[in-house]
Amino acid sequence: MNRPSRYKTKQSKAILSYIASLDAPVTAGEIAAHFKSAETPIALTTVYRHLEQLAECGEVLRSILDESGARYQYVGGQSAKERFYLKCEQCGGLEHLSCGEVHTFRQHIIEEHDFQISPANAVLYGKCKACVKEG
Amino acid sequence: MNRPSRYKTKQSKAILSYIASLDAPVTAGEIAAHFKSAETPIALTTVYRHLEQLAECGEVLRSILDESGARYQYVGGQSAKERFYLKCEQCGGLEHLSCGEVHTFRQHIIEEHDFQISPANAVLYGKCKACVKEG
DNA sequence: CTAGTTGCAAAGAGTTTGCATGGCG
DNA sequence: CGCCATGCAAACTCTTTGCAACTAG
Repeated sequence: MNRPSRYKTKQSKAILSYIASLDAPVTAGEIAAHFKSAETPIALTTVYRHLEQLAECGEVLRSILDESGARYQYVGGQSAKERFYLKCEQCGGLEHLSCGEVHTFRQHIIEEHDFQISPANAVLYGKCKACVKEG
Repeated sequence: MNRPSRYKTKQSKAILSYIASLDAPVTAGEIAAHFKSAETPIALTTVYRHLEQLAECGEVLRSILDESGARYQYVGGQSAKERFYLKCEQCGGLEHLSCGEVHTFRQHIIEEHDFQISPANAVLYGKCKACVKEG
């Protein structure tokens, strides 16, 4: 395998801290683009290799939210819970749902459906408050 | 535009009735493969064009469930509600959730978060009952 | 005959892999 | 010096589009 090992290199750290600085999931391409004009440009291939590594060791979560491809977000070590999002199909906005009802619903699935939920994203699609108002 | 119109041709009907006969979402490639050795093979391009059409007029629902690409499922005209699934990452099984808690959760999102939910799939990933038992 | 559908081939986007270079210990 | 991360280019998959042939009304 030709995969970089964890945390060691400049690129690895740069990628991880960049993802950690954001609150929305990013694509590999966006990461590469971000470093394109930086002091240390990173090839797209390299970004993919580090993301694979970081996803494997639980630092980042990989998920497919739409057709733009895989997206990655920082979850640190504690990737214990799944994340619930509302994605607006009009403005593209992603709203993180973290109220009590999510917990209730989650418990129901675990207890009544005997389903062991993974740390992953669940997404509900629709139109957000702001876009509904606009018409 | 070079898109087929609704329902008219053999291919269109064949594709629609094939999707309707299944209870799990399929990819365009799987549809083309299914008709490959049939009396009327259908080119992949044509499958895509019909799916686009059928999705637009609400006969089928298009969704991205994983990295295998877009999947299509029959929803007839009444695509009023979103569909909630539990997807087992081990056996690949897709369980449809249709209990009261889904409704409660759905109402909560509509009323408390002012989010207008689209007819689309929402998926929770994890391990199903059977796979948990196996270990 | 005309309009619209089909299919091949080529173009794109996202992702992965082979291989040679180059940096760091 | 040796190992392994890096990056280029090529391969691959899924999807879309251009174009010419063909089908049905």
